[in-house]
Amino acid sequence: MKKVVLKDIAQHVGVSTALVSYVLNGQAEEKQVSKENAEKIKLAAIELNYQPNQVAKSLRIRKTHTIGLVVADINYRFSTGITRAIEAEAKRLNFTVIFGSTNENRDKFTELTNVLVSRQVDGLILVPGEDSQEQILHLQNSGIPFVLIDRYFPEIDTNYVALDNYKAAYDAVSYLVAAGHKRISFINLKTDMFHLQERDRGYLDALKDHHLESRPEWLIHVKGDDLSKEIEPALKPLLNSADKPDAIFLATDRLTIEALKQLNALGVKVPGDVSVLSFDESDAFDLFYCPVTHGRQPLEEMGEAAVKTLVNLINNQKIKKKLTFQAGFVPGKSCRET
Amino acid sequence: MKKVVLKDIAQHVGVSTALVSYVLNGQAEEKQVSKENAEKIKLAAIELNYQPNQVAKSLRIRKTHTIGLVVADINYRFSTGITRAIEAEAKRLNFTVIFGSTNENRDKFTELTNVLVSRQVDGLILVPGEDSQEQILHLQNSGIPFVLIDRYFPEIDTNYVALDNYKAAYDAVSYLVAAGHKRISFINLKTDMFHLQERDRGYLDALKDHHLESRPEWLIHVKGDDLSKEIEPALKPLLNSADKPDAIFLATDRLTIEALKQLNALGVKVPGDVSVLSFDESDAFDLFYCPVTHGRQPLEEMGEAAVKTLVNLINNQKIKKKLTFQAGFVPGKSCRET
DNA sequence: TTATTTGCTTTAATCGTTTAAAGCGTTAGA
DNA sequence: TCTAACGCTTTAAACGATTAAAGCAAATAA
Repeated sequence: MKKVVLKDIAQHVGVSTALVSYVLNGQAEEKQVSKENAEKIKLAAIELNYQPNQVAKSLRIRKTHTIGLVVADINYRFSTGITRAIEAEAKRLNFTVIFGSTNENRDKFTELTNVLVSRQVDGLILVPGEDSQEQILHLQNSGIPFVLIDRYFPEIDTNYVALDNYKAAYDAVSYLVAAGHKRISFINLKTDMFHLQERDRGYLDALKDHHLESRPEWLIHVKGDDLSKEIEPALKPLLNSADKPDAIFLATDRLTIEALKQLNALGVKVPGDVSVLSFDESDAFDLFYCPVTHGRQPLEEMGEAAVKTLVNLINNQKIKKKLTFQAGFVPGKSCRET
Repeated sequence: MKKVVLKDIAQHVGVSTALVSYVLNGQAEEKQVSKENAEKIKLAAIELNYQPNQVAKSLRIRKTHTIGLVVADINYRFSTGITRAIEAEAKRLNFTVIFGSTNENRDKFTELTNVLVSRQVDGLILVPGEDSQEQILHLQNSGIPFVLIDRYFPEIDTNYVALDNYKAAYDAVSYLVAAGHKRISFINLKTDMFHLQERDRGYLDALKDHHLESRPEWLIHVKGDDLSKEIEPALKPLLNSADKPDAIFLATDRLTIEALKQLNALGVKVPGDVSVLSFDESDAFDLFYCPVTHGRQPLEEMGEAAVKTLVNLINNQKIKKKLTFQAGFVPGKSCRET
């Protein structure tokens, strides 16, 4: 009933705790423990079902073998995907993950990172939200290893793993252009965050390079606090105008889902009346009457890279890595074909 | 750069660590610390940005304020939903959650629970898989508080939080009957797990009570290892038979999604050719050409109840709770109306 | 014989907290 | 004057592991 500790094994066998520790940590050879004792100790550990107290161990060796993960919102597909990938890679490297979600709230971000630090995580993987630069600088100052993922601040010199958002948006628009579209709208979130601004930039540059008209009313920004309410007022005027766009490009999976619902409600046919292209993917796209063409972030690779980078940092302190990944492309049937 | 510890504050102020500990733990009054010192200590803690080492604290007080959560598969909608709910309630009660996914694998279940125990979690919330009775008994024996969620073993006397699966299935079938359906098929997973067998039982009892025909070939069990491959051979013969069912009831959200894809591929119209009713919900249902009628598990309430029960157990040791929740019902358009 | 090495084991400090128990100067009561 | 109480503070032993360093026989070398 009571927990078995090192001392119990030592007493059971009749040796000191040091010997037990050596044997159970695989240092039997190195520390020249007699075969006889080593054997007895191993047997006793099994017999008593000894589970080492990691808390005590962590305190002593000053390593918890734990990674703190802070995501922006566990509801995002990105978050679950990246969490899975990070968990998997962490397990491979023998790390445990503690995670939390900030719901895009700056104070929660600060609080969560502080909690994780006080729990002595060996390092952090962070999806920082708007206005979290200060806390990032503070972490940097404190010397704890961390890597940003998905989002970063170009003005702060940190390790990060991110997508080439500019190119992904640029390529997506180019795809629509190649399919013959001339009036392309882009719906994005209204935000200061660099990674989403890069999508704007990619969209605009692609239009320019292809010598297409770029109208301010075609580049739409919604706040995103309550998408299901915000998408209608954004979409309706767009579709009611005389020369309405012939393609809509959406910056996130959630934007796309809400837009599709709205298009359904308005009786607009995809891709007959308008082509739809999504930046991110969603499980729901498959059940839409025409599978939605979309970009895909290499979540597995990004998660793996983040963990590997972090573990290197933890062991090393030295390296500096800024990794950029390219988005994939999943053709569906939601875009008019040439 | 180096971490600030209690001793640093003590030295900075010129008192012993005991005083610092008392003050920072809000025992200043109780331990009659002079106001002057209390003030100085608080200030120093802020000035030096002291973050207590939870690992050391945990070791000393023998409490980590951490809950271990083991889910069956983080890909399930149930898992993400319940994880969110548990996280939220845990945070409210000042607990941290460490979680892991077993991918329905018994050995991983054993390993994960052992890892969590050795990390000294104060208690466990578990979604046990098939054949995990032995480990459950073992945990029970070891005295660590735990509560099962979603699934449980009627033959083992444990705390649990679960859905009334029998009634939910019974009611769903009754709904179809009320809509005039006479040939109702049920597709479930092939499993020994009690909660899914209860759904079978609910289906069969409802048919009997409504004096409807119950054919063995209408109660289908698929293994579920690779649904996208298994659903076609299950569905095709069903739909090709002369007197095919007029309604299909599916036991999980993933079964429903695969079935819908398959129905699309076969050109079967919902609800024109066949009604579709899902036990669980999915975000994807909204994008299907007709929103899918489905049951809904009260994940928030269940998660909250699980955490509350567990925390009571942790503080108390005594209570025994078997909580059963009723499923909700979300009408869509995928069932023929009367 | 004495010194050194070998082979194995124990001792005890340490990680950063918490917390009984003891310490100690001052004041109050007998 | 002596004792007791009060108000405040420090001491030091835990929690359960790790790990230098020291200890100690027996074997070997000088």
